[in-house]
Amino acid sequence: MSNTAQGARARARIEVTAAIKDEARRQLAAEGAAKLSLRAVARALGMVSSALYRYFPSRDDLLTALIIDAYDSLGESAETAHAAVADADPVLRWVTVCEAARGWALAHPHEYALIYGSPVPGYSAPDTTVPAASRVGLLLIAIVRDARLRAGGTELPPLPDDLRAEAERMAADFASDLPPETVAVLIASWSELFGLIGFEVFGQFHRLVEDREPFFRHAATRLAHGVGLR
Amino acid sequence: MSNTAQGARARARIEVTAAIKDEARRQLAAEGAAKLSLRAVARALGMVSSALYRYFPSRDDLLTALIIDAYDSLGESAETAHAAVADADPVLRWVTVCEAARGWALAHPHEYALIYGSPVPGYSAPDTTVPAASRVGLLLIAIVRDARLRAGGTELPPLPDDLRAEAERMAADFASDLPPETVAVLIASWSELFGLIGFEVFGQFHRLVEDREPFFRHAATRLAHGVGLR
DNA sequence: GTCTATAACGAGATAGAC
DNA sequence: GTCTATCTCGTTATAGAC
Repeated sequence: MSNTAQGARARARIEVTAAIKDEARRQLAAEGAAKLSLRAVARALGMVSSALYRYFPSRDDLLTALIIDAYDSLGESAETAHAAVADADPVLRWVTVCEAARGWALAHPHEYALIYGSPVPGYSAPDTTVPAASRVGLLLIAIVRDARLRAGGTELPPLPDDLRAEAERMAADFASDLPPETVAVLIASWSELFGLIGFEVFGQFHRLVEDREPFFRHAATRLAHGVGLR
Repeated sequence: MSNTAQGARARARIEVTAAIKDEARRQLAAEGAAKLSLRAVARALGMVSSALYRYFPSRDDLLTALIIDAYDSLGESAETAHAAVADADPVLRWVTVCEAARGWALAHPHEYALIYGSPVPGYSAPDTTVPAASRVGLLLIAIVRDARLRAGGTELPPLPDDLRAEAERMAADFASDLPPETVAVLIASWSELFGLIGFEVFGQFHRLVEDREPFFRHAATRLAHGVGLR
């Protein structure tokens, strides 16, 4: 086998894999993740369903690939936006990442629903999704760490007794150079950020919040202050 | 027709309606809202699908009934929990409502997914869901209003210019006796609360936060402080 | 080795005739 | 209201093309 022949095969495989995922994403938008069907994807591509198994060993593996792609797409949006303001003050960096996440979610509501919405019945995400899923969180951690190194930031109030041990464990696991007070608030703020985004994407702000961009920026800024950024 | 006969018929109708909703909730848990099917519900109840249309004119109407029930169940949990601490300090009242919402969501994850998770493809909730959906939010507003009347609480920092008009509109619409600064933060905190709850219910805290009750209480307390409660 | 197609399984949904 | 014929689905075994 020559290198070019192998290259052609590999390229074809990548193309077909991408076409399958594109069509699957189309169906995700139309019917939801629960109704994603290998057969329908194959039909739309003019393939036979059994041929898909060369690319994805099962329907769940296709779902997993879509989930990882979505997390990576979100993560890349956030990282790219952050890179453009990497030298700015930490509050701006934090808010920029939050706004990038919001912008991605509004632009890709169905993929957002796939990763942060209701679990798909009968599907359980494998551990291989963890690195992609962690990207936004790691970015937020890095911003807070940076701000502390540059001696900016404020000290957070002490933790309640019943949270201290757990917060120390979380700090040891994810950011051993940050105080447990900060890590506990960081994780809470991370989930609160996706509360704000989810409510907007899923329509809970309908007729409630109209001018959403300044509303979100204000909330994201408050989250930044909450983790000690100034 | 005698009154007793009419009463019996009305009672039977209520019973069958409840049985349909119970079975539909069972299917919600097993297959998700997207796959909820009137036929399957009818089959499980030993009825014929056409008979269901006497109780719910369409699948969407059954879904709407389940959504309103879920919001009401959550709202009642929160209101009951709050009533037990109605005379306590506002922070405890706020945290109690938050913990009641979390407890309800953990006890009814599929109904939680129905109201705060991914939208059901092809379904749009009618305005009749609004009163039930508002109950928790109205409770949180009432706690903040009460605290301000009793002269407790702190003043919030002024709003950014680009949010002032929208915040004044929101205040006029939902809580004209509260300052716009407070209303904007209240709505954000309400959505952040369901970010915390959703991440736990939907598994995003898996292997990340282990001892979740003190973690949640701490986060809810911080939200209370954020809206000015002390 | 790599891929696609045919055919089939068992399970479940569905539409229409009766 | 019931029954049946015909669809869907995920998945696998197998055979053959490149």
